[in-house]
Amino acid sequence: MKDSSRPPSKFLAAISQIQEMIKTDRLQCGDKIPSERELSDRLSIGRSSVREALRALELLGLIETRRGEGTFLRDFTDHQLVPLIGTFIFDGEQNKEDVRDVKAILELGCLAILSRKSSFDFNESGSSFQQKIEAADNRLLQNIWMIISDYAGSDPDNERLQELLAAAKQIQYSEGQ
Amino acid sequence: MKDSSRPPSKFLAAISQIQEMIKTDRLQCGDKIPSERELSDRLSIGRSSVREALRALELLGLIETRRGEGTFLRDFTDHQLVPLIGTFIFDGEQNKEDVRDVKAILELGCLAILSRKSSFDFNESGSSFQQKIEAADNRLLQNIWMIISDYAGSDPDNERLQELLAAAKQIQYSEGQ
DNA sequence: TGAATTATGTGGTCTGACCACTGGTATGGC
DNA sequence: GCCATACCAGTGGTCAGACCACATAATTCA
Repeated sequence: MKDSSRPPSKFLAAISQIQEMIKTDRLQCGDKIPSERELSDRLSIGRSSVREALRALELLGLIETRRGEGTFLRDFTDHQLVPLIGTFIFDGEQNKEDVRDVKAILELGCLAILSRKSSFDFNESGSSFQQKIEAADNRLLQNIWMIISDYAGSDPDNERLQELLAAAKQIQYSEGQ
Repeated sequence: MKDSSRPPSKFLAAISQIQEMIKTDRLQCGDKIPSERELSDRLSIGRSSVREALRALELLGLIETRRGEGTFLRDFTDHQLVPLIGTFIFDGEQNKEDVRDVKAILELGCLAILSRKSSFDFNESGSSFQQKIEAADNRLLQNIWMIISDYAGSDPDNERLQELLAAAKQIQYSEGQ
């Protein structure tokens, strides 16, 4: 008879409690979070487990640690996890193709959003997609696009985007079926 | 005079060395990686640091640990990091809007890809987007979409998608500028 | 006053010690 | 020979304590 409800690992518990604490205390980006030793006390969890949690969050780019100073909340914009996940996931075979497609998809979506926003003049807003993405004013989109871009390499003439745009215009789709 | 070339933290060193080891030994998904104590020995790094690295990788869903058995490489398909990043990033205010938009963007892109693939009949391939995404045959797209979907909630009539699709058809864009 | 020193707090790391769990091995009865 | 039991070694999970390296604030002293 195995007790299926084994308590979650302290490591995971620490993570969620830290999140909780951040919410409760309304901590903002740049704010300092309690020291490892204090967290260890307040959560009644060994410092090692607290550290495991913090290191994981750090790798995700959610926090930043500065020796001698403390641990701080961080803006997600600095996407830490990319090079890591990249080597594990993106690398290899024809995944590059997938990455390029997804990048084009995001860019197509970006254009669509801008087009929806009002009569947006594509030829005025600067040529770089970086600027277009920012103009779309969607942080999540921006983050994902930046991450993907790091791995997609360049697509000089936005060939793939043009291709997708053309394809999109052909779509006959109504959810009414 | 600060020594700018301070050695990277053992924690990060451990991660990259573990990655290295995985490549060198050509380990596949499901394979067992050396025990924490053995890693500690082979890398000449304390077990605590090794654990910090492993826990971080675990949180990313790259490895899986089973007490009493060992640590195993894992398929990325199980997207672990979602609930985590979610509460940190997605949550809150009007971000929900952003999430919904990105979801629609991915779906629009999915349709475009299917449309490009050949004359794809949208009304035949099953009604769920899950199936459409799979048909698009792009793992990365699939992963991101699943992640996003967890947070986007449902959009019964694909209202937003329709909206974006309409907007996309209005786009006048040529990279020639 | 102002520079040097000290004290304190923080993250970074290692070690050793347990515990809980798994899987194989040995033991012993049948 | 077979099977159930007990045992043991290996592994992850956790903790506590001890240092070190570093940054900052407080203190001291010229």
